[in-house]
Amino acid sequence: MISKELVGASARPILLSILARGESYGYAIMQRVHDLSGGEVEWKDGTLYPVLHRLEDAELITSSWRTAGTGRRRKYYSITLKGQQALEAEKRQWLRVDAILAQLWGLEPRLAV
Amino acid sequence: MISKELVGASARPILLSILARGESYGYAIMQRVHDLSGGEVEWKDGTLYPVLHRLEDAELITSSWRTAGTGRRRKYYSITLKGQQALEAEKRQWLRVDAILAQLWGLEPRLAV
DNA sequence: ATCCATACCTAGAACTTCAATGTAAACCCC
DNA sequence: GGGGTTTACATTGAAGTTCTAGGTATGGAT
Repeated sequence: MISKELVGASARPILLSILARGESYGYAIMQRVHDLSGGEVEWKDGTLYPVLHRLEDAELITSSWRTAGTGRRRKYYSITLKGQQALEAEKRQWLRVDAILAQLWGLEPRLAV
Repeated sequence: MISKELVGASARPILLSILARGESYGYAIMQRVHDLSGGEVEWKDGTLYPVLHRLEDAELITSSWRTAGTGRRRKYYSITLKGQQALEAEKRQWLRVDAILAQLWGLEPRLAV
């Protein structure tokens, strides 16, 4: 179980990072996160979709409805140039905070401070 | 500048970690965070104090008013046993999410998944 | 006296997650 | 062809959170 604060902080960088590797759609993204976390992180769809919509409003991602070979309609999302830049900023912020915790916890730093 | 989501996710573990190393008070904690981040992270006092109050309500920390040698009144906070346990949980959660991002970003994992 | 740093606190606005619920279609078993 | 599960997206209301903006007060330096 991951606290909602941590979910909130990680949702944007995770989503942007997944989409930076190639377009995907909501349901598949949920499964991807589940797999990446070894089954420990479970996003609710009621959480994910609003985040996707906000990212789209902010023009960090774009979407297009398409019908898959299975016959199902899916809304595919892709990252924009602006989104790639936002991802770099998110990454810097995460590493910055991570460096603080690494110091406090005596872990190897990933970022020179 | 750190996003408010990331501030929200990191405030509890950072505060608990600082207090796990010894008691402190609000103003000093703000400076400590500032220093730990190399001046990049700047918590507002209006953000910090409510977090401290919530941690105290949850009995993760305790407080006591004392007057310092300077003559100023300060509210010193200490971590409780319950707070130390909560810190371990926070740490696990952070490392879990960090492991997801590490995979996506091709960084060295700190946690075996 | 005046200003700056120290030191704590709170209220309202804006935003966010989560639980619950809704809609709809494809797949699978019998 | 009936029924249940999975796939797939979406919204609403409750509860909780940060931030902005303000407030109170003291010590030290000029």
